Amino acid sequence: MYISVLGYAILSLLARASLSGYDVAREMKRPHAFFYGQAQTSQIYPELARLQEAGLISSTVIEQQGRPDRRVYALTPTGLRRLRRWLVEPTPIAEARSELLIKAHSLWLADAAEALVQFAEHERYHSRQLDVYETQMAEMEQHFGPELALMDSPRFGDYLTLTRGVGYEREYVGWLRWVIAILEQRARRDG
Amino acid sequence: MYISVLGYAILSLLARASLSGYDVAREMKRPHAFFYGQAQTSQIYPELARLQEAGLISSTVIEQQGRPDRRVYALTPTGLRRLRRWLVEPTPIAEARSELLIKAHSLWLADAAEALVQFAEHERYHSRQLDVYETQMAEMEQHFGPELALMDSPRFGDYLTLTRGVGYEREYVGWLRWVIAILEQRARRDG
DNA sequence: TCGCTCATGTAACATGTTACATGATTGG
DNA sequence: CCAATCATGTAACATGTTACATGAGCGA
Repeated sequence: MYISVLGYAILSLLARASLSGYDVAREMKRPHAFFYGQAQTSQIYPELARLQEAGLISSTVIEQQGRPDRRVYALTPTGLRRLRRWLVEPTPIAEARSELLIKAHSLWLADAAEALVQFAEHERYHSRQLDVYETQMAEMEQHFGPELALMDSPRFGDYLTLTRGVGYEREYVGWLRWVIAILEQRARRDG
Repeated sequence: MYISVLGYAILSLLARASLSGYDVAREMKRPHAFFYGQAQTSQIYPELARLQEAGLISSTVIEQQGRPDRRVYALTPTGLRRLRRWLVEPTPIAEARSELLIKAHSLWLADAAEALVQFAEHERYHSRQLDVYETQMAEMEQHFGPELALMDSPRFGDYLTLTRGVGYEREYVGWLRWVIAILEQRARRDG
């Protein structure tokens, strides 16, 4: 049985902790999980059903009072083996489409002052993301120190991806500010 | 009539030059157009038909000997207006899913030496991309110099996106090498 | 009272990928 | 001789998004 990337993403979360479908969706929305994309529950619930049918995860219903029952999923030994195999398989290289970059590429056609607005908006968003990542990074380094690179716990994964998050956002915010400065210069010129 | 991001991407290419469906696909595959994603002709041809039906582009058939005729599309005045409007509209912020980052997040479960291979592969690919971008950047700066930031030609768009390409790949390659060094260290330890 | 969180799902739609059909020319 | 390039498309499938259904509790 074929497993989609979303399927493996779910398995990788369940390797850290057992979760309900609702939890999986919430985990993927957390800022430090930026690389998961934000899958909707309408995609997650059917995917969980498929993974269970394939025997990679199991579920138990936990009854609750006042709120709906939770169906909590856990990774099976088969699921863990399957995940481990995927981890060392070659990963396809895919360059994603970026709507803002397509616009940047056409900025010679636009009014600088008007175009500037959305770049400023993205700058604000990514500055805040950078801030969040840097804070979490500092906390993690304080707790674990240079051991992080040698750990065999989920912290090691967090360390690798958070470092990427900080680097990515720092570089992106730098570029956004550079574009904004150029657009301001052009706006002044075009008056 | 609603236009998809792919539709606008096509319009933005046709604002620079008239192209056939085949040309559009080829343009989107060129390395300096990394942010367009790589749309397939099976998506491009129907999209071109829709854009023409909406009156945003027009087409003329050019007969050729020895090879199939070309249908060349050009942006109409309506299409240009529509594109210009889109350029200054707010752009949704979307964090894309990254398969390699999901794997990095789970690397505490994997054998370091085995996992290393694909990171090395990605490092090779992105090093080459960086090289291509830097070469093109150097050429562009030699031809146009600091005027680039003030130009009202497609060169301005190229300048903005190429700068992003260089920054992105430089930071990504740096991170990949850092991960590889850590995995090598762990591989030696685990022996 | 209004909207948010918790909780699980279905239906319809939009977008993107893979495979196929057709066929001449060109380069290794 | 084989594969790639040029050139336009269709069909089937996979993936992702938006909207809806249901309903209790909780805080402003």
